[in-house]
Amino acid sequence: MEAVGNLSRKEQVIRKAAELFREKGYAASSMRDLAQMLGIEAASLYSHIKSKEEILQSLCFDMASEFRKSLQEVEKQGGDASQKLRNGIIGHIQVMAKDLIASAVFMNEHRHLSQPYLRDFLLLRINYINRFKDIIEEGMEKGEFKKNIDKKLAVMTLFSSLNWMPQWYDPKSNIVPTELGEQLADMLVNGLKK
Amino acid sequence: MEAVGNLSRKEQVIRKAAELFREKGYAASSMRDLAQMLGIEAASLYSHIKSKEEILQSLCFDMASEFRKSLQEVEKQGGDASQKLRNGIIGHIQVMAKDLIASAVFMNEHRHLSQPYLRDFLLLRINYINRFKDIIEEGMEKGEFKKNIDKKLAVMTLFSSLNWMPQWYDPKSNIVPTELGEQLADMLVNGLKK
DNA sequence: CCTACCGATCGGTAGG
DNA sequence: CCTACCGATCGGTAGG
Repeated sequence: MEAVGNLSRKEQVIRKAAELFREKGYAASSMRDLAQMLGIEAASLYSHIKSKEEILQSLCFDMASEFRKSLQEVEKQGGDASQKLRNGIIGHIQVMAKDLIASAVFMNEHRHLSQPYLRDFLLLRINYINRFKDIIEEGMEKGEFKKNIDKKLAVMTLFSSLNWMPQWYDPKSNIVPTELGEQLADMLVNGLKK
Repeated sequence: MEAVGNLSRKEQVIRKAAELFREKGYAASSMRDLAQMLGIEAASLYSHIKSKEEILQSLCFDMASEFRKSLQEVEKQGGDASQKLRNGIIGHIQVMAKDLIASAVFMNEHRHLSQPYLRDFLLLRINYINRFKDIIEEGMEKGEFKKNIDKKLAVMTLFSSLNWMPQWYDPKSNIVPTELGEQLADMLVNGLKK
């Protein structure tokens, strides 16, 4: 239980697992693969974690918690709908940018959670999405946003764009996460057209 | 090799497999699961298909071919960049709407293709994406689109929005695929803002 | 399309 | 953290 320089052994295991899960997918990742990446035997993993799924649970729920905190901050700040939406987008992108690997796993592998974790996870997600939906609805009602766009389509388009980011964003590129969030917000709110 | 009323037995196997792969993911889907869905023994599957992966190959490359045909049509029709982008989006959505299940598998499971299929698949995809990128670049150069949005971000946002559609679109809803494509095009080109 | 079966690999445990 | 191992399940084949 000693905390080493940077990461506890358990955290190291989870981090390596995230890399593996992102690369091969959860189901296709074996504990023997993971052990090899860490230079130990597969059986030794179980002195740090209880099961393969426990790792996935950590990754998914830790990310969910970060997203929740970010949105709460945005709601507290207030502003009009465009402003809140923009802040929400930037916050979401910043949370992902802090851990692109875990974000990708969160996005693509959460369905391999077993019950009741899966249900809890989906409840957190629907709550998060609905709070963005509320912002969009507010904007439509107050005349900031168009009313002729289907709300579900608008919010799903938003989240597709956000959540796919970990798949293509290169942190070594010259576009920094905040700037990325701002451009994304600009594109979704104002569109490509001049 | 007899073609029955609607689908050959092989096509039935592939269709059921698509449902299974979408639900559980390719790696977590067993041939025994698939056999059970069809009411036969696992070993019997192999009189219709050569391997589990052959099914994935069919699904992925058949979809890729449909997307290619659609885009070719759009390029032939011409028009300015907004028009072409709009047509491309509507075409892409229509192709997906014709088979939402295969589209979801295409999107999420292609990474489980082995070489050289994976490489070929990725080449097709990058070609397709680049042709959309060309349209966006044309629009920027001719002053139709903003120049201050990163091109890669623009095209990736576009494809995220398009490709996530099979995950949330309900074909029984009162919004029809063409309308969906048009609204999506409107949102991405003109933005949410009034 | 079935029975019978194979070698490989899986997540995980016992006991140190 | 290791050795030794377990029962379950995997994709697939042989032979009919």
